[in-house]
Amino acid sequence: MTVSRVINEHPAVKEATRSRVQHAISELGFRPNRAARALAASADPSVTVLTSNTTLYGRAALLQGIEEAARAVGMTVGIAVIASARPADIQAAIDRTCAPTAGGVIVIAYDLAGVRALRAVPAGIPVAAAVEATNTHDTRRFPTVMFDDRAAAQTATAYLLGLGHRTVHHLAVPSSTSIGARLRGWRAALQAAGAVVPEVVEAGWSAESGSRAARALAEDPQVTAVLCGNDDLALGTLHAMRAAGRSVPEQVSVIGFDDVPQAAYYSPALTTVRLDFVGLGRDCLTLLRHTLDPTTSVTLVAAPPELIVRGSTAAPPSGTPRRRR
Amino acid sequence: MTVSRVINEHPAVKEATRSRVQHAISELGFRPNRAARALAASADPSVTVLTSNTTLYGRAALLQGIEEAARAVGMTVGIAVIASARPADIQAAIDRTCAPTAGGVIVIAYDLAGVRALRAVPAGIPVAAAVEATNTHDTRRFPTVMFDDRAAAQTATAYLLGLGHRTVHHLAVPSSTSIGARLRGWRAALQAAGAVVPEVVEAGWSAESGSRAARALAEDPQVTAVLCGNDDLALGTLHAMRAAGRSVPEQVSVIGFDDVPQAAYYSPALTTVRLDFVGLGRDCLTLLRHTLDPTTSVTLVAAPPELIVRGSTAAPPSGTPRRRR
DNA sequence: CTGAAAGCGCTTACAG
DNA sequence: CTGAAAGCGCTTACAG
Repeated sequence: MTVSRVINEHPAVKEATRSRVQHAISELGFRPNRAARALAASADPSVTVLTSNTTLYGRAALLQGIEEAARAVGMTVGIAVIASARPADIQAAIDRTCAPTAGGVIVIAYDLAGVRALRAVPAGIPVAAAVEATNTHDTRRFPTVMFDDRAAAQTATAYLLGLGHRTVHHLAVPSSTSIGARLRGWRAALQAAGAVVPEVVEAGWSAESGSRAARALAEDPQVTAVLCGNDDLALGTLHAMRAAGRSVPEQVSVIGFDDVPQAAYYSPALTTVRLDFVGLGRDCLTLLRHTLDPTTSVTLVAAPPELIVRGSTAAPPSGTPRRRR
Repeated sequence: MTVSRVINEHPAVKEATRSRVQHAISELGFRPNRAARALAASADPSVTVLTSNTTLYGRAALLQGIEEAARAVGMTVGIAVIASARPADIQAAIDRTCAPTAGGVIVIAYDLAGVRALRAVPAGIPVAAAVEATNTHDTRRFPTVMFDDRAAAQTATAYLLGLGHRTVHHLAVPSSTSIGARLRGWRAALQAAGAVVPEVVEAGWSAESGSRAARALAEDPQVTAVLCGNDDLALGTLHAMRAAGRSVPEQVSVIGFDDVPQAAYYSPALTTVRLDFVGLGRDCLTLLRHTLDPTTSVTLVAAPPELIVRGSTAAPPSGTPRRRR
């Protein structure tokens, strides 16, 4: 029908007929059937995002950015959570989302489950991913977006060193690669300053996990500065320090990653590295669209990581402040 | 074909042929085309959730519950955010999600945009919603899930009164109805105790907004207890009290709503009303499935609101502790 | 228990 | 610029 043409805004339609059709459409309350359209065109203007979690700040903000960008170009967004990193769950997630007519897929590959899912996406399915910068393997094979976490961690660590701390301890979130980007930047800054590189403390993603893992650090009088893998770990660290009677920032400095909306209201207000997840999500959709249709232009918008200095950092108790390098 | 039967687990298939077909399927890497299936069956096993926000704790947890429950029964989940409460944005959201073949719709109607979207869902589309308990209008017309916020607020307020506070102030999140359920419970508890009912302080949803709105309360020596509409407002209140030099809980008690995962790590640890949003999300999907197919049973799982007493509440400075009623 | 036929509501070339 | 025809890959009765 001609109806199809006016709905799809085909140019070759006389203005008279177009408005006549538009009229009839609204008169009858006509709504096109998406399934039929997808079948006939053998493509659906949709993205589905595969992730192992939807509530952690980074993932949720990424999803927000993806949805905004998708909505702006008329794409529909689906979401499928990967139950675990076990092969059966990976396969189940793939089966649910990678049907032939399905549009594109975006996978949030910040953990093992995500990385495995990314690698299990069948050939022929358009895909883009948000990955850790250290995941060079997948970066070469798929369109990916990532932050320069290495540089960000290096900057944050150097900032602490510049304040006079002899060294900086690191409370790490789990990494999807053998060595996380943040960990790498932290280590590089320490080595560049000739500081000792303490053993990394491995933690999970939550404040609870951060508090538990930071207990040992709190009891060690040697630690005067802690770089945390995210703001939740930093909140947990603040809690552990308080419980151990060590004041922040007077005795111990703490830095987080993310800059969640609550960070400025913690006690003390958290110094942290701001990560523009919403922008990164938009970028990821842009990349996917470019894969779907190479004629679309790709201009990336995510802001680079930025250290936001607030109240949880200061010179060490008795340290001689060194000049910042 | 018989293939269709084995995929859909039709009982009337001989075991021999079934396994032969299964074999061929995995051999060829066959994946059914969802669009074709939806077209032919004129129904898609999917839900799309309509919400004005995906990152606020309550919404995100609700989404998590919906996704879990949907995944368990093989339904796909889509998400569409409503840009604003303006008619054009409401309509756009509806148009994107309520296509004829579309499965069900779940709308998170905790704010004006959500309520309007709910009411704009075309007849014939199966729908369920998460609403405020005070929204009796929509509760009568659609299958809905809600918390007993009124009772929860009443309990929390009575707890504070029982600690000896002469009255309790209320910092409210925006309500989708003329008078929010939490506000109503708070007022009832005050009246039941013969306490004066202070003017409500209206705030938004964020810690920032809570901090700003709580500034006036912090400067008023009369206020010794504040019931906040959510944990972010409570965090902001903690911040404002600290800035004004009023210690919590010694001089002022603070209670939140939600029990976000971070609440126990705030300083002081936050006393709050735990709301089982994940369970509520599961329940909402259950209701939707029942609408889609009345033969499915509906057993609700969400836990009732529960007051979690931590460190942000205590007796007022010089008040005479009264017995808890 | 298993196959042949029609049709779901669109889009895509192809004629006029 | 606008129709008529075929077909996308399934499911749903209907026969065998």
